[in-house]
Amino acid sequence: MGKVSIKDIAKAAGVSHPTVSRALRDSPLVNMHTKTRIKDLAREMGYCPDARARSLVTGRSYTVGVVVTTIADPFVAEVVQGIESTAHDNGYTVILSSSNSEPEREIAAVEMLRVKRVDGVIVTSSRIGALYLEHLERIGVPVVLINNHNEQSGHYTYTVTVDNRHGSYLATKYLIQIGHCRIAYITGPADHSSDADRMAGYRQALRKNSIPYDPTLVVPGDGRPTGGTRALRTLIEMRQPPSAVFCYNDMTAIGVLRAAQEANISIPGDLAVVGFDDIPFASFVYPPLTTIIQPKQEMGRLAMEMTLKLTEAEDPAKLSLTDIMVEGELVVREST
Amino acid sequence: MGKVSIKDIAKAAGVSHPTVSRALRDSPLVNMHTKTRIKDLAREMGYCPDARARSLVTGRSYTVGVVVTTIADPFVAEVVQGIESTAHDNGYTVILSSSNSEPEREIAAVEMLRVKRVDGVIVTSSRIGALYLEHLERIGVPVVLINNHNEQSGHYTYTVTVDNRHGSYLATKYLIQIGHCRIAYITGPADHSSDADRMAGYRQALRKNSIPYDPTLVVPGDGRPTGGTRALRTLIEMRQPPSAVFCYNDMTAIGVLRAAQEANISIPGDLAVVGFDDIPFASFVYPPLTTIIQPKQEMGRLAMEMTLKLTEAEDPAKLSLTDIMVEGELVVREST
DNA sequence: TTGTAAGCGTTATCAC
DNA sequence: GTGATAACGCTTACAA
Repeated sequence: MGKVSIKDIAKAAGVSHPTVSRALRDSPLVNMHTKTRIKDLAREMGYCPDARARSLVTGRSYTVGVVVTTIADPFVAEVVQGIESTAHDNGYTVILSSSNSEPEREIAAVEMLRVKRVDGVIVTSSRIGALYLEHLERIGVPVVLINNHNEQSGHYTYTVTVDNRHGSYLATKYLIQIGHCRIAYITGPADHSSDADRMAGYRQALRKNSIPYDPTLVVPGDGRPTGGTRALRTLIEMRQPPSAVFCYNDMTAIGVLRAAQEANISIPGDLAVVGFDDIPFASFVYPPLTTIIQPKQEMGRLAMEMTLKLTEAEDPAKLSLTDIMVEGELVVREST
Repeated sequence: MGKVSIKDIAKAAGVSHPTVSRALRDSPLVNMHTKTRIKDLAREMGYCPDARARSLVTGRSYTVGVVVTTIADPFVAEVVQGIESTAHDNGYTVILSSSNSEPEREIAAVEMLRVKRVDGVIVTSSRIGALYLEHLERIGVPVVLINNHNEQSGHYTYTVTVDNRHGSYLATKYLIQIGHCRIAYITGPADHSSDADRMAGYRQALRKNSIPYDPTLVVPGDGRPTGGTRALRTLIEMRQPPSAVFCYNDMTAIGVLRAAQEANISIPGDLAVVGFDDIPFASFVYPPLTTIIQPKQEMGRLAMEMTLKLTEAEDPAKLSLTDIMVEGELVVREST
């Protein structure tokens, strides 16, 4: 078992345990010959260093905490993959913690990460606002938020977000370019600032192309297929239905696709549909969905790199980091 | 910051630090009055226990390692959610580690978990066989494998798997019951034992219903949509095409759906389609897919509970645990 | 009920 | 180059 410590090796090698410690970590201050002897011995004896003990004295755990709403959300999963892979490449380890969007659970998660002495925390897609941010600051290590608008980024907390406004600007502009002028927008959950931003991009594209904004073309969704289905039913009953619809996200668009199929509306013939996010299944639905790609893995990577810089810097203030905003990208498939 | 230790509290309270330790952990051996005083003090001073130090002396880290191929696989993500949530409920923490199906990376992951002194390891959907199992045993803590056939479960390693044979038996039997007798099977990756098992269940259902097994109705897929698409193209060119197709998994079935749409084959009118897994999107494709539900979260839960039992038992051998096999469940949607 | 001393497995700081 | 010794923050005997 992993019950052999540097002291055991020291005894076996006839040296002191600090020498073993040095040898194992390739310190130049140790005789080449004894160094290899110690290393061989360590291997033979099945030595495995104890990160807890090391961390206790060095003060660094090489561990970051990742707080998610639920890892079962494919969007979150991809972000986490980007985080984990970057962490791994840099010798860090990831502690995963889900909040299920419950405030108490999120607070408990952060508290637990504090207890485990993580070197940094990354929070994705949380909606738990002020009360929570306060708790976050208390943790005393860098915090990076992904797709989470925190108004005032503090000393230590930074954000990585997708440019929602620009993304939906691209989407809407594209619809206009291919000839649409009655373009609907199906909203997301009302309390998400991302919805406001996506709406803003939509309106901006209309404005720039001199298409008057028609509020009746904006109908509420909920970010899920059911919301999209309901919304499309509303839209097709209008006296003058839209020829295209831009959806808050892909899940909404999937609901639209389904409602269209039921109503015998041909896509993209009768109606063009654009989503947002590029979830993994966007290309597998029928017809494959035109959408705005959020660079999910890259966002994870950027957040992790930022965390690394913050934890490894002597003085994080000197780093003069700024929040990161990444651009989405339009991918045209067959729904338009 | 988290720089206050029990010694600091001890000083402030005028007691010794073991007393603080006892008080904070609700030991009955400490005066009620001083206990509350100490607790208040701890809160005021912003005390946060250090799990590393605690773990070092108790020998338990209350941490489990979870090794996955990639968390971006929705199947894996759901399993991990089951694991994480059960871990959380029992005061455990999850370290996530991806292997990308690369053996060296998987071995490195396990080594890292050893260094971090996890109390147990759960591995999902790995295919990395013998070489790897050997490494796993070396870790010296319980290992539970999910959907991973290890032939000889060792002292410490157990498995949680879905009953592949029975699941596809259910699927095929159902197709027979609704009147099909020419039923194709599109296989998964050839080297997966799950494919052999699913194939076996398919053949068993045919046999029990006196339908002769026709090898020409078994066509190779690859577990992904492209494989399903290719396979269906082969099937429809047969002089006597099948009226139903059972697919190795949902991803394959999605490919079939797409090929059918292209070929103007109506589903389920001309062709009934059944998948396996019940990935989140199975209900969002068109038509919503009839499939076999793998209880993914439950499998994660069971694996975690098993890990807990194993780590917390005095003598794991006395537990007389056995590998767990869970039953899948048929869910009939609109593709049949 | 509380304090003293020891120890968990490391690394860091000194001497030698 | 190497070895004592202390320290990290905690728990657990054992004493008082």
